[in-house]
Amino acid sequence: MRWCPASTPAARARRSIRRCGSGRGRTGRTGRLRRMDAATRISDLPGAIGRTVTVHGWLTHLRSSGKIAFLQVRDGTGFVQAVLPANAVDEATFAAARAFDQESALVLVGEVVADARAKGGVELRLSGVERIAPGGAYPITPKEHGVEFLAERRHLHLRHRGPWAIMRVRDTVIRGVHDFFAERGFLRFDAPFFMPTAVEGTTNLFEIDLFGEDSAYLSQSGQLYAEAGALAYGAVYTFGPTFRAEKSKTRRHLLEFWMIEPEVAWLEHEGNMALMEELVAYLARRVLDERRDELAALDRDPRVLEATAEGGFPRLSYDRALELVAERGERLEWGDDFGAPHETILGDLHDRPVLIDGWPTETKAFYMEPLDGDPTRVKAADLIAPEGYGELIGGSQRIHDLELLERRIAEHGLPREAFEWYVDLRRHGSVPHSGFGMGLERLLAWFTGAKHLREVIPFPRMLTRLTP
RNA sequence: UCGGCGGUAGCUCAGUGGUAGAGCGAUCGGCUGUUAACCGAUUGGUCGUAGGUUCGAAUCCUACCCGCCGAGCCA
Repeated sequence: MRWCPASTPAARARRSIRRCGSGRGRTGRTGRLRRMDAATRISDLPGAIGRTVTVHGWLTHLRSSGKIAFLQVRDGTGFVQAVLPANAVDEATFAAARAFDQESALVLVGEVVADARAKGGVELRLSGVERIAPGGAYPITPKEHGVEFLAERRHLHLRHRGPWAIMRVRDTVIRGVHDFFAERGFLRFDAPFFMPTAVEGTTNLFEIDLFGEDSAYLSQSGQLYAEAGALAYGAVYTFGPTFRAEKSKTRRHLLEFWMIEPEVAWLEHEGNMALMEELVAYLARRVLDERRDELAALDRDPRVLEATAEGGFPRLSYDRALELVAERGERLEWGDDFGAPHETILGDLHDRPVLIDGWPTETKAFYMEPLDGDPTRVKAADLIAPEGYGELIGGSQRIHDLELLERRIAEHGLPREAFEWYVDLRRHGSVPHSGFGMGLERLLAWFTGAKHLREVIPFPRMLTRLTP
């Protein structure tokens, strides 16, 4: 059931461009629309060689001489070069085409031809071209631009090759996550975004005013709710936005990002680490299978992903990691957490992500299960990416013992009332369970080789940028 | 919050006390296979803001604003 705009002139114009509803007779009344219905996607052109097709797209670049013009065209599915010899159309059409500006919206008709001189090996020999809308002094020219300039025009920059490739990898990773968990019988389980308090007391939260009566906070994790879900449905995962009110200004941080949090009942630490590895390897494989061209467009060497897709992630104990960091001149005390430079050192030891476990209890969150016979350590594991992209995943087995959990909440000085329902889970059929949180943008930045997390989300939210 | 770097034409930058520059873009013209095409011409400025030093400031000084990178925190 789709909403159909009222019959205003603007609505009619919209309807002539976009199909609306299912009434073909109603919407198919203009010649233009019939042509649009028959459009071929640029991504399908290699299979259409020899045929005359219609392409709907936008002009990214134009080169012309007096007798021939080359139109670089994108349609969202790909890029293609359209060739317009002067003698293929009438004089007025050729003159008009030579004057098309960047981002002109075009309907192009031509024969699909294999030609080694064109990028991609296929080009469109035009027999007709019509401009639907002008590009209008488009600001992003095919030259260098600064970070700030492009950020202000993010709504336009998304059209360009780099963001195009990244967003397609992002789509594949998101679909891959859902497929991965669906294939394994996980239930997609949505956690709330408004929270009464912090999941972990440490990080800063965005406060929401509830009509002056009360405060809520934007979620920094769905984990506690996922635990309820795991004990209800066995295996669940959340996939939603996450908010961190941290004044971080680095390439590894956003105020708002997307997190995937699986949680599984009866799953213990070892199995949890295996699940992390399986997920990341699966996603790397999926991107290699579906987005080779996009990786190439990003100049991303696929070998990084190929190693990762094999699985077999190296494992390091916290103690061993401390030694390795010290060997490289970064001495830390036992009980210190690793900072960004240390994570970079550890991540670069191998050609694929590294798992670190055996963490000191005091470095980790209150809900983590202690190691058997060693209360100074917890059953937690972090997955660190190579190339300085930092922590991709943090996870642990959760405390299932009622008394221990109550004690930890008290030790951490947390408000007991807010956690009452969470504690209550331990009163009714409590079993060992584990889970982790994976940062979508961290993973994507690493997969695509992005310089900054802001490149891998459509509209990044940062300390210094809320628009567009 | 702290530390480093930066703000000059639409864009990317050069210019460190003496007439404000280049490349690209845009506009006009030329060119039948271009790949960020090429050739010629034209167009282009509150040098972040305010104050100060100086005969003279984009340049030196002070304050402020904005951004980038990093630290802490974390995904």
